[in-house]
Amino acid sequence: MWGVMRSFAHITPWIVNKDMSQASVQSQTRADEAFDCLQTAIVKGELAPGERIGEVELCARFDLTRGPLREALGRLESRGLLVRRPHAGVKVVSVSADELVELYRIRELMEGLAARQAAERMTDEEIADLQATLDSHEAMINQAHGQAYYQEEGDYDFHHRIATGSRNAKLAQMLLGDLYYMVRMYRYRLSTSVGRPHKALNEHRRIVEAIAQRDGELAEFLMKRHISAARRNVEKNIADGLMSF
Amino acid sequence: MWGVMRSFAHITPWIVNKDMSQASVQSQTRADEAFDCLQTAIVKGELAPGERIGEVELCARFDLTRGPLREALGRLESRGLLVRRPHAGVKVVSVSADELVELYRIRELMEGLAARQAAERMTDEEIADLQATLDSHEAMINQAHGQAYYQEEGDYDFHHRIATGSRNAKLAQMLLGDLYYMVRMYRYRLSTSVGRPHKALNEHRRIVEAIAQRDGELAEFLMKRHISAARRNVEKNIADGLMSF
DNA sequence: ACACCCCACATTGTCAACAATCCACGACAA
DNA sequence: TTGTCGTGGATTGTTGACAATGTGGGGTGT
Repeated sequence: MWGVMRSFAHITPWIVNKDMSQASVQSQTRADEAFDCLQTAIVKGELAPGERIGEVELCARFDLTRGPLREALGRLESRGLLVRRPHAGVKVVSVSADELVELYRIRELMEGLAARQAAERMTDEEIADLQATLDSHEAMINQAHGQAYYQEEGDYDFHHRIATGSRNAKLAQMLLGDLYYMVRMYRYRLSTSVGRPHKALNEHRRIVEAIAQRDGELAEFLMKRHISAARRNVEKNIADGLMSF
Repeated sequence: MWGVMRSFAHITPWIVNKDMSQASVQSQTRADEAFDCLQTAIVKGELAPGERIGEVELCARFDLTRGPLREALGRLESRGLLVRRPHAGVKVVSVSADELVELYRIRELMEGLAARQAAERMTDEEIADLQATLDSHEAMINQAHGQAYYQEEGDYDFHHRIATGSRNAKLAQMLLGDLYYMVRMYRYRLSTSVGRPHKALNEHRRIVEAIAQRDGELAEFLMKRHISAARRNVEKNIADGLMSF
């Protein structure tokens, strides 16, 4: 009892569970539901960054009352996805290009640590699962249709497993609860142009190899280089004006 | 307008402002007030970790109603200081010894990055301020009375300035909003025994020297070593059974 | 004596009305 | 025309009552 599983229940909506046929897993409380709805709406860009939104409008949109909604707004503000000013409303946070790059710098360090600890602590079964997952990712990429979307999903699935595999609760919480949503929010904008799927998959494979060999240092190095490459890719996209800020 | 200052207003209660004569700065809203009260209560150990506490009890204690209180609880849960289970109540998070050490591992990386970026981005004025602050810290330490308490305050002041000086919003948010409160919560238990004040002050001085010389790499290295030493100190205290878990 | 089940109670989640605050619009003066 | 001030309206913050759910204690059967 009193486990921390619930803390992670609402930060893993992108994992393909056995039964996701229902419109999202029935959150145990309405505030959780509101939290999930708002978070996904923000991440998917349905709520544009910088846009001011009223509480009643959100209530009508997601069919809830203001009580649970306010609780969800509080959580999202605390998590940095919203900016709130007393008596003035709430607006979606708008991250500048520089701040987005800084996000990748933080990820570089934290995911490097996660990879190192995952190499030391993941079970053999988890590693086998991870390798199998990469196989299915490859199959998805090789299918032409929906390539970009599934590549994204696979990418997040991979990083998610590494984070949880680190057995470092706070690290996983920060990565899965804060950073990934931020990054994801801005990746949705260039989902088609981002693609370097095969290259990324290769890097994933080499990281998993290092983990399978329990070589923490190598896993950390490869992961840091992987994120670093992603960061440079983003910087290039910004320089080319592919992203609007 | 719409700045992020409010986001940081409630995570800097330990900074000695000009006018703190009033019982804490009048938060703009009751939910913020509840958030501050609960956070400081948790950090100071007035609410014991693992203890289950009822909402009504908290309402009576801090003289609020359940609405704002629930919003504050939501924020604290999202920040990892509370564990909440639907219809079952809320209890203060209890961090194991291992998790506390992991916290220091994360700090090591993030504060290292903060120090490097601070060396690149702090203004000359901020650096001069920081040096002056260290002088006053030294004066405090040399006074026998209240040594441990003021050393703690000075330590947090130092790290706070480095974090904000990095000009990395997310990094500062994570350090000031998440990690420091966790660490602080567990340091309150061994406030008298932790002391390695002069050694720590020396390390602070050398870090600031590196920052003043705009040597980011050196600042990062020294900061990582500083946190690493603190971590080893904590590990020793845990091994000696000075901390109760 | 021990384990299991059921129910009343206490506690939490939710709702709708009330009060406090900000902001945009318009009037007025320079 | 432009800048400032004041007010109406809309929006947010807060409150107390109502509904839903988990928990602990008493009872019963083995």
